[in-house]
Amino acid sequence: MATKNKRASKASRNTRDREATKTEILDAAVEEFARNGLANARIEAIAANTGVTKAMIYYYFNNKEGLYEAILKRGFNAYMQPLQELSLETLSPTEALEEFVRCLLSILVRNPNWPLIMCYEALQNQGRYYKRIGINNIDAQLIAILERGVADGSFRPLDPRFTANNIIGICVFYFISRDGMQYLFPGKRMLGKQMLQLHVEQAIALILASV
Amino acid sequence: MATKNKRASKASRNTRDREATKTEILDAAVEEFARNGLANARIEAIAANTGVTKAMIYYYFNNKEGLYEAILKRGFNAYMQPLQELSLETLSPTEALEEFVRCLLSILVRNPNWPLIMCYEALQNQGRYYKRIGINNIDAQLIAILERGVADGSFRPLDPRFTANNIIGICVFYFISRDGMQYLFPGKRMLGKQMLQLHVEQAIALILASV
DNA sequence: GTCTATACGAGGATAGAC
DNA sequence: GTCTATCCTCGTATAGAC
Repeated sequence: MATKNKRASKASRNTRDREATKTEILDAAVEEFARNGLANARIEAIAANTGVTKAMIYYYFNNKEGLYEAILKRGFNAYMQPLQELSLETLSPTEALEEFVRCLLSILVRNPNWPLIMCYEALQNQGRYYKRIGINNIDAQLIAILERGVADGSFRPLDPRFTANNIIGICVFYFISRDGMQYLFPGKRMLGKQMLQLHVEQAIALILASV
Repeated sequence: MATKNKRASKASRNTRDREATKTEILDAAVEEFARNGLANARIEAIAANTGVTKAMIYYYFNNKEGLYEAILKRGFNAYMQPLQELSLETLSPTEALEEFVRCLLSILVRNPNWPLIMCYEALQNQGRYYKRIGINNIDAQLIAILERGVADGSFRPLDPRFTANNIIGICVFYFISRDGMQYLFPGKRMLGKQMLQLHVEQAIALILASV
């Protein structure tokens, strides 16, 4: 069965170009790094989930670290761009906060592996690889909204930096704890459309009430 | 220097008993498992941080998994007991919530490695070892408080299970993201008394406002 | 009980044929 | 560019002396 998939994948891949092969590797790598983190991810496992051999992965990405940096870079560019394209200055702090959180959550819902990779990155690598890419901007955006809201009195006198971190934690923690939460929702798929929709609603309601 | 510490530790250990040696190993193991998780923790690193040899660790705990289960068990018993000893039934939902969260946070502040171990456990092992111990009770306690508050109208019509998870996420996420947050607080020690005190205040204020 | 030395497997990385 | 075979390092676990 695994062999069959491998062959099928390989056959179709041969008709495609170099970039398609790299994309195929990156997609499988995201899964593997999300499950195991940089230190424990297995190149062989990634190869097994594509039609590509282990040697090919080294050919394209040099080493495990190179592959890891490639998925971080692609993830950051593709996934986080929507946040930076928001124009929040014209909105009230409350509206801006809702808009920002809604956008962040919709990114996470479409890329549920991203929080796991970010979490592993924080724990195993202390955000080493992260900083080379510049994820910091995201906190800065949220902090700015909170500062504006405190200044004009629409939010309570909260600390913007701690609160920004808490808000991101709320959005992200559902994905990290999904396996542990499973026993609270027997028979439900935690990454199914219904549960994700509930998480988004509940998180936004909690965040807007909290400020 | 490392050798000196090792010798000093060893010398003093020899005067103590078997249980003291096991405790010394467990303390070092907590550090190592918090940094690296079960899969990536190194028995040799644990040995290096005690006066105990690698072989001794195997002698006392059989294998890496045995050592891991021992720290989970000890951590759960010693650290989580205060939560179960709370008598919250006589308090109003709001008071009970504050009491519960304050107790949880004071446990985390005294054991800042615990959230990291819990997080690794969720990511790497999908909470496999967890469940053998019975950590589930903690969520159940919090969910009960939230249900009571919704029923008597002191809380908004929130979903108790999602909200319980979000609340725990707020308490825990600070510890997970501490290295990433460092750049927001240059010169501060994220696990210092001052910063931890701020986290506790900010988290409680946010949680109480949010329900 | 405690140490040293080592067997053994896993996995990252490369050499070299095609 | 792609594959197979292999090298080498590292880390778990144990054997066996004391």
